Amino acid sequence: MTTDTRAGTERAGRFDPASYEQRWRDRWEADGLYRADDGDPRDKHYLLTMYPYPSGDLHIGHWYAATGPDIVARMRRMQGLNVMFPMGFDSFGLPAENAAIDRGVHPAEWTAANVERMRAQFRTMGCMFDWTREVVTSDPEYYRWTQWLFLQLFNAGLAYRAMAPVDWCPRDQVVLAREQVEGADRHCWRCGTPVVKRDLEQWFFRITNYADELLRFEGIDWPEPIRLMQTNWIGRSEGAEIHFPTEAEEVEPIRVFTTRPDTVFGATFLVLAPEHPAVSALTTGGRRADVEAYVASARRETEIERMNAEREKTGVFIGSYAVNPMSTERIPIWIADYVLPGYGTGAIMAVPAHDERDYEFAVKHDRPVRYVVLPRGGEAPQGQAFVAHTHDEVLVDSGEFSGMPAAEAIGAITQQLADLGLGGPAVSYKLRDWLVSRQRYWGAPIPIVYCDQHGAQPVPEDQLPVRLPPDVDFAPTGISPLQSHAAFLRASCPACGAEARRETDTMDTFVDSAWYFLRYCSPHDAERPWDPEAIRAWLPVDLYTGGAEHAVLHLMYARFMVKALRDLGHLAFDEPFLALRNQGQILGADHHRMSKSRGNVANPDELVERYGSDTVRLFLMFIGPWDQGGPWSASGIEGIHRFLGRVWGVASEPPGKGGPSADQLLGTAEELARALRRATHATIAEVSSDYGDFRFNTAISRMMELTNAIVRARESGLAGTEAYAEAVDTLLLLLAPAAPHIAEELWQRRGHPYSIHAQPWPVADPALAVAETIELPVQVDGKLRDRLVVTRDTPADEIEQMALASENVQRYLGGRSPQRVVQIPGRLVNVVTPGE
RNA sequence: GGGCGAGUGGCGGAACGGCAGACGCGCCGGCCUUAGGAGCCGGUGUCGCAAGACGUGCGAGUUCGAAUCUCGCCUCGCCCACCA
Repeated sequence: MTTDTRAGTERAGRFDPASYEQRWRDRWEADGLYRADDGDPRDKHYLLTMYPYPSGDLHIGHWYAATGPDIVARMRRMQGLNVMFPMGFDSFGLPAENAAIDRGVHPAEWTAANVERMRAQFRTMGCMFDWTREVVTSDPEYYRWTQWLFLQLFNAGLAYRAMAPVDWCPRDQVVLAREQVEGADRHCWRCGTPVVKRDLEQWFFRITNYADELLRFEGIDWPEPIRLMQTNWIGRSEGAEIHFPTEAEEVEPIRVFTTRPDTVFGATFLVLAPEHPAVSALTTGGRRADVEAYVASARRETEIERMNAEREKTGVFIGSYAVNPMSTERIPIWIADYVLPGYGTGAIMAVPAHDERDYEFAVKHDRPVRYVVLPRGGEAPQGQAFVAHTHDEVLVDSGEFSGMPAAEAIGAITQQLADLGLGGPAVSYKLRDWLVSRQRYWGAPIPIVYCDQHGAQPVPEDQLPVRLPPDVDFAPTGISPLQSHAAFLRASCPACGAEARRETDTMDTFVDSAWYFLRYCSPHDAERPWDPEAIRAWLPVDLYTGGAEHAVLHLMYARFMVKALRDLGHLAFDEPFLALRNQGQILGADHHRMSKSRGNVANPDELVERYGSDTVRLFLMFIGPWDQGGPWSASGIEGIHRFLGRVWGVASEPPGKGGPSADQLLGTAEELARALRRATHATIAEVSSDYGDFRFNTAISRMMELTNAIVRARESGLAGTEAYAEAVDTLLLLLAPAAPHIAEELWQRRGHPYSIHAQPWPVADPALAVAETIELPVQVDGKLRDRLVVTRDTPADEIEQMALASENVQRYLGGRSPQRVVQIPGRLVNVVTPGE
């Protein structure tokens, strides 16, 4: 049965989002509705979502990522918090420079145009971003402070310059941080080209100083997978350092790092990385030619070849011997490229019996395999290494330690080494210092000048920013375009005033993003990077959202930056982001990551034009769990549009008369009203907790159910009652964070004061939310056989009687009496039949 | 090779150890329409006329009761990967 809505529709106006969405956005903006004030007495809530790179157009993924936190921000605001929800642009970076090379547009121009376009597109989403706080990292007023930050780290010894073998992308002609090299084939994160090694003098940030603190996540609510990724990336290993004296007097003992000091009696040779500094001194005359050839070939190899574990293990004996400090055995020294120069001490003791790599090498090069740890009462395995996994191994052939459980021997041997002055406990990390130099133009210039007399000198703070000159040649040559800019290059030494040369590398854009959340607090402060008062008022960020792909990049760098700035006295907190939530990734329709080159980038503009932004927002939040993402498809968006149309109908049409309905035959108007109120208050509770938990899909389902209940109530003649008005108004309030425009429009049409977004969030009355009668499923042996409708307070024994009296239950019982009856109060009854 | 996560209708997905498939899409039928690619109403896991039986990747287990917990497989996704 449908009411005749035609007349009402004419009077109330058609559901036409285009007629009001832009109007409301303009008004919110003009009123500064979402501006976050520092002095607001309400509790602050800093909600942040990762700012985008201004690549050109906002795509569906940006909408997906931003809508979730916007919903939460809006709800928190209605719940009475002073919410700051800022947005900006991560606008330095390589694509701008490539555009300059490909199309002859200046990076600054290209970037500014993209920022402008994306800012406008962002506005059509109707998010509550406080645009008065916008930051653009390529703006000199921003990168001035990025440079200032570099100087603070430099002055504290946390930024240093070193010659190092670094990852080089031959296509982008730029070095990469270790975190920016991906995959088994060691390719560039940006363009996918396999990287090569180069020895370059580069700037690093000493993030390794913070390795241990970065492993601690106490007090922050972050997803387990992200914490795990960071933990694994930092890669802390506990073990021992062991010193192996050599026969060359002038050479220091070879230090090795091992996690298995209990196997030291099984060490039958040493292996040094080809780059190890002692190699040359330990190479004997007859071996020199072979050794030098091997070192040279290792140097030529790319990371890809070298890191390939499948490859046969190569290496050469260098002619010298060392002494195993525990067994006093004389063992040969080899070099092999499976030992990496950057990890541990760049040297290992090879224990073929207990390490698969050493085993493989020993077999190939005919070294002895000596088992020194075995399962209690077990035998040495044949033809393979024995890598202990249980806690039941004991040492054999290990001198005084023979017979000792391996777990115990680790400590005992380490202790004895320490007592002998030949080693001791040691910790090693996979984490390397953060390489921040980039041989590119479009980034913040590193504020350093080089003087022949005084070396690397920091640019005085009052001379910041070191500005990017606009007139440079962008051809990618592998050296910074700034190199060839004579005027930029020329500087005077801050120490002596002599002519000096300016650093021409720029900073990794991840430096920009490692502190942007601080700048939002006082984005226009021309005197300092931030106003300490504002920082005190807003930081740390209460809730941060973004993609999980930044787990070991941005998210780790930002933590490092905050900890470093804290230690320098600039900040008074330990962690930038108290809580973190990751959205899933929206893939292209072809199930691949969206990219311009694949041509699978979905653009929301057409959908917004056709359905309005509320529908697009809601649809994106409805397709599944927000943290899951998935391939893009617009099929189903009609359902959301119909839903909003129904909301429009129940909220704006005059009461329909309606005829008798099934509902009406079941109860009185009073009972129907009570049922509607119950639905209303249950929905408040569910939607509130769902929003808070980022479960937008189920929240929307609940609102659909409430809407359907309202539609039925109207057909039952309930329109015009208080319960009906409460249901509709509540629905609009719950919908306001997710679909801000239609909620505002209908709120006004119902005669309520502007703005719905300034209304208090509805609170569920638990007494109203519970049903007085419940339907209990009755099972026989766990299978559903009947249902009972009882009042909430029916005693258990009465329920049991009713269940046993059920015809169906009797049938399955077949005259026997039940073995037992399980009752879960308020949930179900299970009758267990006697077994045979 | 290591770590983490996920497998539920035709599809997206719901489901504190307790009625599997909420809510939507799609499809089928109907109403209203000059018309329907608009709107509304009803149906829709599979097999079966039905009563009913069977159903959450596969196989075991725990339990009165398992999509959910445990163990072993299979498949897919992500991260790391010669890290001593």
